[in-house]
Amino acid sequence: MNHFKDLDPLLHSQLRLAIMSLLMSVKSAEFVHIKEKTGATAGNLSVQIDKLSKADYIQVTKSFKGKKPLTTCKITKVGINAFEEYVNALKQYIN
Amino acid sequence: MNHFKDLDPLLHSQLRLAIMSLLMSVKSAEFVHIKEKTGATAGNLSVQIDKLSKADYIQVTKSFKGKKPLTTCKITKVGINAFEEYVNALKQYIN
DNA sequence: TTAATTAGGTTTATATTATAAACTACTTTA
DNA sequence: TAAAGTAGTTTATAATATAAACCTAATTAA
Repeated sequence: MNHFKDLDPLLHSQLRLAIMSLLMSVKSAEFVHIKEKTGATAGNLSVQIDKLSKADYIQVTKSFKGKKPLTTCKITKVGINAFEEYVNALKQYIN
Repeated sequence: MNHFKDLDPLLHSQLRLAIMSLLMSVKSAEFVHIKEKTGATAGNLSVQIDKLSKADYIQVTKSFKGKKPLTTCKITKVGINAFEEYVNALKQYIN
């Protein structure tokens, strides 16, 4: 068996992986929804969303729902590729 | 309402996962062999082996090969179970 | 009308973790 | 016998994850 391929450190984090996994299966998701699905605290989620956004793995849109702020996330093509590559690399470890 | 199962933090680390993955497929492995297969530095490997050992995921035997020290690692039943549970949980994220 | 509470976040401080550098102890080679 | 190599361990630091504290605006209660 070959040397183990590196795992993208941005994706090899439980919360960020959960966010990405969620976003892989929907068109887009709101901050509060992601928070509920992942069980993360708002602070932690905010930081991790920011990291994914800065890597261009997700696109973040800030608007308002009525009078409340609304943060919406959507996975990008770059993010989809990164996720798929990560899953691929990971299979080397778990199969 | 946590849809994502927690990932064992001891296994959710690239190097420790590689070590465990390797040990899942062999009866036992020597320190130097693991070092080569994983590409890790000796220092890092030493630390991570120690962590896995303290959790009873692997059993570490120190002896000598001729006059050189020889560290041999072997996965335990506890380690096998943890690995399998980890892989199972992970599938929730990547499928 | 003011005070407290809630919603939806962000910022910052701290705890945890991973990693490399430095070190130990011994052996082999020139 | 000095230098280099082997097989690791210990320790210092960089990186990361996380929670606590904070912010702004809107509601609700007194």
